[in-house]
Amino acid sequence: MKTRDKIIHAALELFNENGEPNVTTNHIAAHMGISPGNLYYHFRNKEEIIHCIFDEYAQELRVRFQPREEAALSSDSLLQYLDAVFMLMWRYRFFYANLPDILSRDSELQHKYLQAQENLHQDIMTVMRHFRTLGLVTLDDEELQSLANTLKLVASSWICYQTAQAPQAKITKAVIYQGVLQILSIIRPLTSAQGREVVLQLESHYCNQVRRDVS
Amino acid sequence: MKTRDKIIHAALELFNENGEPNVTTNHIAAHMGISPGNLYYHFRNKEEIIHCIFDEYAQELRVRFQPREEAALSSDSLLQYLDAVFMLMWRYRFFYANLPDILSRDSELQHKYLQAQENLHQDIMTVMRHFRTLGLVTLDDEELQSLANTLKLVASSWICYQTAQAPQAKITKAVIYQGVLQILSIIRPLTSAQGREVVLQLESHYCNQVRRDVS
Amino acid sequence: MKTRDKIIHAALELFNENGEPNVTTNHIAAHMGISPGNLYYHFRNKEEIIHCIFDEYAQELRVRFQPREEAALSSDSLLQYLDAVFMLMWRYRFFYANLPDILSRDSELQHKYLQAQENLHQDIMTVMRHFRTLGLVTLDDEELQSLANTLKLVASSWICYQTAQAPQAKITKAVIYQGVLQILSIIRPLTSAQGREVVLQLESHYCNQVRRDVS
Amino acid sequence: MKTRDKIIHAALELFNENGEPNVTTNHIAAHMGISPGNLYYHFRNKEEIIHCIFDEYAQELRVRFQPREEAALSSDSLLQYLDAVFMLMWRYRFFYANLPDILSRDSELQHKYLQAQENLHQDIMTVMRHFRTLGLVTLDDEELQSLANTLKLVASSWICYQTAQAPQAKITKAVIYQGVLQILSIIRPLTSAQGREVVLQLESHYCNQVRRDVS
DNA sequence: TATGAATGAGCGTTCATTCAT
DNA sequence: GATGAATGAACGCTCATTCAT
Repeated sequence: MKTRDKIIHAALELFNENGEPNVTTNHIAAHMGISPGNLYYHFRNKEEIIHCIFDEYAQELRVRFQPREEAALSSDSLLQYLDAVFMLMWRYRFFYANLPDILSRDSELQHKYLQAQENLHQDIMTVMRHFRTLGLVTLDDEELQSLANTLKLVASSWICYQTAQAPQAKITKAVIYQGVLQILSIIRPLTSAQGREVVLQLESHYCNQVRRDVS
Repeated sequence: MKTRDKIIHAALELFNENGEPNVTTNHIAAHMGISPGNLYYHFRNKEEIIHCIFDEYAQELRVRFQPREEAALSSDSLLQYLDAVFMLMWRYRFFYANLPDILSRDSELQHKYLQAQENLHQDIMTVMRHFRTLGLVTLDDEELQSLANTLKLVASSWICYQTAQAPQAKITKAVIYQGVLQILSIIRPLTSAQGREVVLQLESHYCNQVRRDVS
Repeated sequence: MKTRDKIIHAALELFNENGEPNVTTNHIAAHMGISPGNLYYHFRNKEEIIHCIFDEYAQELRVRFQPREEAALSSDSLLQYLDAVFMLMWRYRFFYANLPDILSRDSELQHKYLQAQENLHQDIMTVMRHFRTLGLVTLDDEELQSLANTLKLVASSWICYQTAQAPQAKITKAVIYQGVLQILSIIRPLTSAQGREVVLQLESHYCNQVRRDVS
Repeated sequence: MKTRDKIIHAALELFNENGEPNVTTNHIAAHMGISPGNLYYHFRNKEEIIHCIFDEYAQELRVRFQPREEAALSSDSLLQYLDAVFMLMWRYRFFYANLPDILSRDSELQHKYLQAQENLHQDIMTVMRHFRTLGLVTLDDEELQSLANTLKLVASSWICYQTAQAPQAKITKAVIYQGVLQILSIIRPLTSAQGREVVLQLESHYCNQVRRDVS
């Protein structure tokens, strides 16, 4: 792994652990055992590091969240889907903890973020229309929009919200799985009998995951 | 108004406007036309100011969100209820934009926050059980818990989420009302015919508010 | 003397001694035995310190170089005149050693500098027209302009030029007096018999000064 | 052209354009498309580059300013003379803008500079004595010394002085020619009738040059 | 109560220079 | 000859906080 990538990952690690405002470029360099000058050899400034982290995040989001025909069909692949998204959010959780501040400092990043959000929204809508076609949910277009917004908001706020509840506690996978369960609990009342089946399967899976993780 | 209170309100104003990390104690003092020394005469440190702001917030939350028997009955008082809560969040919106960071610095505040959250949860549960008794919603206990959690999360994340979407734009009342509408859209699928009536009334009210505010 | 003024004078001293680019704000603070924070309490930044030094310089220049009717008549007051100007340049000599660089960084200062130069030019012209009226020099208007430009250039370049010749040697008063003699040697060929008398008197005075200062 | 020479010329170009203190060794390397390591393979340090630039300058000065018997006779060759000197100064103008600073850092360079100045002085004296012999000027030895000093000072300060007047404006050839005119205006009052003829010819030539260059 | 000068650790960043390859 | 990653001291500057008055 190249130094540049190591910096990105060290920064991500420290940002997640201590919050971006509390991590200085000198901290990152010291943590890695390199000089501050070397860090600035690879990045123009701290902002650029954050930028690059975001790019990695957005790239992964694109890849992981690519809606596929088959994805919607089996509850198995749906499961991988949810897993992937929440894990992604967990790996870049520092970002969610300071989003307004980080974005207000960097209008280019703001633009990229909005783009990513827009893509995400489209993908969620695609997946959900697919569900409707399959008869898993029964919603009109407006309700679908509302649901997509709620899901986006809940998903992207989950980690920040949980962190606020217990900042000292490390965010564990169990917390992530509870987030998925929260999402499922929002969807459940909107499903058809057939859809409910799928949701219940997923819920039982994640309940087990939480139980395993806690113990 | 005493200097101490003036400091609290000046700080709140500046925090909301520029974000807590971007407001120094000297800014606050300069904005008020007092000396930094005087500010520190009234408060041991910046943290204590935030602490006091939180106390005011929690106090107001307690008062405004006191569930009353009659409140649940008329959609009119329910409306005042929702209004009050969202306005409260708007007046203390800086808090929501940096919650994890602020809490991680101050464990006493963290404790108070959890207390307040717990109270809020109980109150929401009380109100919703009342709704159920009145036949407005049809949910079992577990669904009620889930819903309460979702509502709490959506409500408390709304402003932060919207700020991230458009940091340059000031948060207007219209944005707040859209938050209420989002909440209502989550509740709507869970209502009985009778409950739906109430929700629709509220929705039309807030739609009008948004329209009025935008123009 | 207030700290603010002490900073200005400490900065001036260090700038003159070591050159402005080689003097950091921390050097100034350390030299004075104050903290860097205190320095920045009194000045927004290094540029502002330079700005203030220039203001003091320009102010003194205005006062000292105010052409007065009687000034031109006696070689005695002319002498004080020349003394004052060169001493002024000596006290702010750091400025002359880096003028292009300093001005290119600060367009407001650039503007003030041009203003000061313009005033100086007018004053020199006034004095010299006076000389002409008194029959001390015999020059047409165009020659007068040329002479004024030459004198301004020689005077304002003198210290910088001498510093280049011997950077290690401190600029002494003798060097200053030699500058005055250089100026006089430019004027001498342009004088009438009467004017030559005055120049010779001045030259002999400054020759003595140089001799006294060297020994 | 060897890399070593390319570095010298790239550095000269950048120094002239942006001022020596604002040009880093990395800038120079990047501008040339070579690595910083390569630059330091050819030069021990930044100082050495400046040193070499000075050597080229001094070398050219020696060549161009070699006083020749015939040079003094025709105003044509005198013209080439003046042109050459001012152009030389223009090509190495960065040097004049920071002379005291540059020399104070490097005592060896200081020594070379003084040597060059001494040579220049001798050459100017030779030329001017020649003029006297030809009856173009009427000056005693002491006046000749004074004049030589004035001319040296005016010539070597011209570009720095003009840069200070307008740092944003690039120094054009017109500015250079105005410098020559300033020099001529100093000499003019000291000429014989015959000498004045020559000066007037030169002045009209340079006036035309300035006019051509400005338009 | 209030002032405002003063503190000092630490921030993000720069840049002449080195060195293994 | 050449690369380019790496160094580290130092820069200009910030800000929560203190304290004599």
